[in-house]
Amino acid sequence: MRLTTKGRYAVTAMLDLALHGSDRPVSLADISGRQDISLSYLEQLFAKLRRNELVKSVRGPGGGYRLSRARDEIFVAEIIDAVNESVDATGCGGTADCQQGEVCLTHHLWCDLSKQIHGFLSGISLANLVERREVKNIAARQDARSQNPAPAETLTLAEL
Amino acid sequence: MRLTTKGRYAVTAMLDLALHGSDRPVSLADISGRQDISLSYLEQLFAKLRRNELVKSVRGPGGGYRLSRARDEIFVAEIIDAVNESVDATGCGGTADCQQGEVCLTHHLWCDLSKQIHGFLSGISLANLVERREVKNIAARQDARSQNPAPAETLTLAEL
DNA sequence: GCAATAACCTACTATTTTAGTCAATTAAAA
DNA sequence: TTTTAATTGACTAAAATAGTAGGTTATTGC
Ligand code: FES
Ligand code: FES
Repeated sequence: MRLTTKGRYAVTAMLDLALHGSDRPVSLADISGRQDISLSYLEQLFAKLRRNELVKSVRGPGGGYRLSRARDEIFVAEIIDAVNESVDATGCGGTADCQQGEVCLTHHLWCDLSKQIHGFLSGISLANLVERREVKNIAARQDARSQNPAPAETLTLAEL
Repeated sequence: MRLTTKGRYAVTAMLDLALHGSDRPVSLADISGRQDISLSYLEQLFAKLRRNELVKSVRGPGGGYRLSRARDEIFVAEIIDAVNESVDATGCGGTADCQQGEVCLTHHLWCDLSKQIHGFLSGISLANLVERREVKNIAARQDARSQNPAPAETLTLAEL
């Protein structure tokens, strides 16, 4: 199991899409600006998200990405699965054979843990996140900043 | 958050210690043989486990390691913490400042996930694992094999 | 038709982590 | 005093992370 910035970036970007993509497609440049994620890196992540049919793309001017399903039908676990390998915590990937073809001493523990994590993350949809108060507040802060994109040297206290 | 073979090896080795270390210290060579973990790698892991006061060492012939506490007072979460950095899933480590000093969109989600994982793994002690039927069975298999250590070429079906 | 936009694709890279190996030293028991 | 086994430190190959760079293709508005 691994959860690094790759998975975190993917969920953050998808949440940004859920927040801003209700009417028009959202470009990666927009997401990059709001969430401080490298544009080229986002391209890599969205290639995987598209392959896993979590987003649809629209090319050309005014284009970008939109969610391929409703916000309440996309779950955090799917997003992490799409960019990472999986949220599986076992060493064997479920085949119960990591000790020379036989099940190891701690296999069942990692299975239980995997179920725990997967159960938790597949119970949270983008819609759930969008509804959260903290998420709304943070999104409002990000929107305010991006509408008035001043260089770092001239940032006022009010903008922070 | 990361859970790789490092953390899995550590838990497996500690469980081996809980299973075999009731009367005498257990040498790393024994654990290495039973669990198929490189001896030198175990040495590295046990250096960390000792620094975190999860095990005590006994040098010299007949020496080895023993648990520094009772089996029901050592929890899986502690073991993983000792060798890995932590089971924390956030990018900020709890300081809520991963986006240029401010909290990011998904901070609360990763906090919740961390609590979930930590709650699960800190509720499982070595004593809990030792009592499990599957663990007993697998340990019995491993013991039978190690008492009759034949080279791979001459292994009989009965030994497998 | 043309320029601008933005997805799409491929390849490359620096850094870090993993999963070890190797060699030498120290302490204790037999 | 020899053997056992922990202890320490340095080193390494391979993989993954977190990007960067440069180009190509499709679409839209002018
Ligand atoms: S983790 Fe599944 S057999 Fe070891
Ligand atoms: S993960 Fe805590 S602020 Fe981003």
